[in-house]
Amino acid sequence: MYLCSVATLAEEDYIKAIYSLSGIDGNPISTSSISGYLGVNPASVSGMVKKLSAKKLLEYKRSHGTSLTAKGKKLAIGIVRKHRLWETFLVEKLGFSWEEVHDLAEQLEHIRSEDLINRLDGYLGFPKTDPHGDPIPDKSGKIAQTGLISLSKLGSGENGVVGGVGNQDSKFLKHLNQLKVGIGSEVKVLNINDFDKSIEASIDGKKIFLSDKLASQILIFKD
Amino acid sequence: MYLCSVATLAEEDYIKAIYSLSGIDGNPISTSSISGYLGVNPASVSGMVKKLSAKKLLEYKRSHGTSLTAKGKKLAIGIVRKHRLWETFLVEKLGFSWEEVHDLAEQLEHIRSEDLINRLDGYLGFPKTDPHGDPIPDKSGKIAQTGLISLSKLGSGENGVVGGVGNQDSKFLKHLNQLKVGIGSEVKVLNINDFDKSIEASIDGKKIFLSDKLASQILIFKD
DNA sequence: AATTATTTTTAGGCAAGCCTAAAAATATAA
DNA sequence: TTATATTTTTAGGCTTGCCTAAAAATAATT
Repeated sequence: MYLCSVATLAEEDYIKAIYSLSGIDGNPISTSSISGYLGVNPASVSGMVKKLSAKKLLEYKRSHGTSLTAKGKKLAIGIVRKHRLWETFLVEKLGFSWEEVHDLAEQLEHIRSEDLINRLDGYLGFPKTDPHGDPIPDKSGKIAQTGLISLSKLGSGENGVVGGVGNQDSKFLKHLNQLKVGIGSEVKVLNINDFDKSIEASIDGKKIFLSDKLASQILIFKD
Repeated sequence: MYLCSVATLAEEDYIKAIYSLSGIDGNPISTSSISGYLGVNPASVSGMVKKLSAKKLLEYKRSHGTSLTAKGKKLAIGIVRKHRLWETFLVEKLGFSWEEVHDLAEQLEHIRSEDLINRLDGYLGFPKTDPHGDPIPDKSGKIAQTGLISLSKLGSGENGVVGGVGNQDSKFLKHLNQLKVGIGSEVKVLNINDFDKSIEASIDGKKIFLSDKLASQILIFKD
């Protein structure tokens, strides 16, 4: 209905899912993993992959998997850009907290207008990262490296500053809020438990315990 | 997928269309007029009306027409509120001009979140009207009267200030831009042509001619 | 009242996206 | 290699929302 419909809503969700699952290097993705990620039936994925393949947004080889074409990747990056800019808007301008914005941005990312998103980018001051520390692709699709590493990669005695999270789950983010861990928090690893890799750390001077699972999703700039 | 889906996108478009066509008093609307307004086949309207009627969003009596229930009207006003707040945002914050925003707002109005729209309202300073001079319903659904009347209702020698437009068509709005007619312009009717009701007027001191059709869509505060 | 015109509904189809169930292909294990 | 398990595809259905064509109802004319 609006402008040229490059891709339907459902198509965009598939493209984004494949992009997320592929990682930076663009590994081929299995039908079942897409199915699991999107919570749809594998049969539905088969059909959609065929359709998107015909549109040249991805390539599919049986028993090898699906990977995005340059065109598909460009579309995916555009969606990620929109998502992260909207998240930034919601937090910076409308005062939402970081655990509230993901689902809203999921809706807003489908708004079709290059012009709108570029203006929003400018309005926000061309931010480099979103509220979760994820990099925001620029207008041309370039993504700056953040230099973030997982807190669980730090050794005992090492320290850094929290710069992002590896997960958008609102339960996880609320938990971080409770622990008073946020972007900018100073972390020092005091001790690593050999048995379960759980970490004893000081966050902004306060001592806390973190499971390995939790620590792995906290991203930091190493000092 | 998100919150309870009170109405689908298509349903919302129907509700909004019926609301627009009904006017303030909520006149019953014929199937064919909805069909014409939305550019869909009358048969499609029949089906949708039946569906919305089952949802208690509207009432339908054959050969009498369709009118919104209180529930339907509330939904419609909510959509109008969202549309006008987004238009205001696009113009005030992102620097769009008034003829560019209608189609974008048509997309944004379907974003589902009460919280978001109330925060946006606050962020914009609880505006009373949108960039076209249309009143923005408040959180509770109340719509302030603007006191605007059509320029074509003015008599010769009378004057006022432009406060809005009765039409969102971008060709119409661009034409007004060319004539340097905008909200706040001071108008004085100099002469009304008896034959075709066209108007000779001065806008901010400059003399221009307006067809009746054009003048009828320019809304003013009468001095 | 009867004819004509208009409006509205019914009937039957189509495309998108999802589903389940069953078949086929591939991978793993014995 | 054969048997078992997993993954993937095909086949057939469902819902939403649109379409066209034809039938039916209502309104307007003569």
